[in-house]
Amino acid sequence: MPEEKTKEVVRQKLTQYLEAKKLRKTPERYAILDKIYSTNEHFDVDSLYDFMVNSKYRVSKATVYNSIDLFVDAGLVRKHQFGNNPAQYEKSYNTVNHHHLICTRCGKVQEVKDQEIIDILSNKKFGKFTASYYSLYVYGVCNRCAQAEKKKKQTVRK
Amino acid sequence: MPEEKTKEVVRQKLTQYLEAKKLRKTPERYAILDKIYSTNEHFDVDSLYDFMVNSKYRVSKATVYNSIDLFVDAGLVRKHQFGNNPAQYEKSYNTVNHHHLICTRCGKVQEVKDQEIIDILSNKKFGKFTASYYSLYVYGVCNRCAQAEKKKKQTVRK
DNA sequence: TTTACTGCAAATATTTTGCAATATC
DNA sequence: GATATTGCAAAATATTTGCAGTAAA
Repeated sequence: MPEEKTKEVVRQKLTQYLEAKKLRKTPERYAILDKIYSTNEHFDVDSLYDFMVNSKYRVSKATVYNSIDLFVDAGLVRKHQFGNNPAQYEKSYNTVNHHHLICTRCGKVQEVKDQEIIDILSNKKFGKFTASYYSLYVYGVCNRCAQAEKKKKQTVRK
Repeated sequence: MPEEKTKEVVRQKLTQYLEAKKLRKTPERYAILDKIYSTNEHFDVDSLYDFMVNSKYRVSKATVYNSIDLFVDAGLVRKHQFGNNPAQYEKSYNTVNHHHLICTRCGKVQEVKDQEIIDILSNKKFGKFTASYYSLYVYGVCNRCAQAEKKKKQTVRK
């Protein structure tokens, strides 16, 4: 789906959500959602705020926090806390299901897709708990850090 | 494995880790590790700190933070950030592998065990990334909250 | 017209850091 | 004796809150 089409759909989804919850359709909320759907990366509140300001759209940080919470509740954005603050977010509508590899040395987060895991998880039932989505974090050491460590050990050996 | 035996083993593991990294074997580190392995619950830094103080073992909060980081790196403790601060921790040695169901309404965290998921994940390879452990968070609505919501809707209908 | 929402600033909460004193190696 | 670690306090970071003004319904 092209980006513009996706944005249109999520705008509609936001409208539905706001009406269902009897909340107001403020321009800030639509502007922030639009910015979120203009990127494919993970982001935190601060960088989203900067992005808004640089795009000549002034909002307060409080409103960014408030809106993001709303989007998470509406299922349009996912929140992640990969062990280090600040919280990271990503758009979730029409986004390929994926998992996260988190390097415990350098903190780098890498996305991976694994159909087998996705299939298993999406068919899983957990008793009376109604699952809406999954976050799988795989912690370990990325290739770059593993190489660096190896090199270091060799140096020590000398 | 009885609790005392487990504590003994993790003490040894900590010793190995500290020696390998050429760090010091301070009484604080062993005392904190011991307290962590005296509970089966998730905990945060504050409650662990209180637990230490109430047990007449005075440590500073900075030392608690410092030590926990060490334990996480040593693989003796797992860190979780379930969407709300503060970070939650749990002991990891000799602990049954499990996943977390997190209610997005009330924030309650429930543990579940699913052998199929465990098997799949522990055999999975992610390219050159060396995985050490997994965190699977299932977000959704717990039974209690689902019931409460149902009831509310019925009331509104009247 | 009502009141939810915004922006701003202050408050709170969490974690990190600097530094002098102490204890491990 | 050298220096990693501790405790304490202050600083940095992240998020929430109170309130007056604004704007959506």
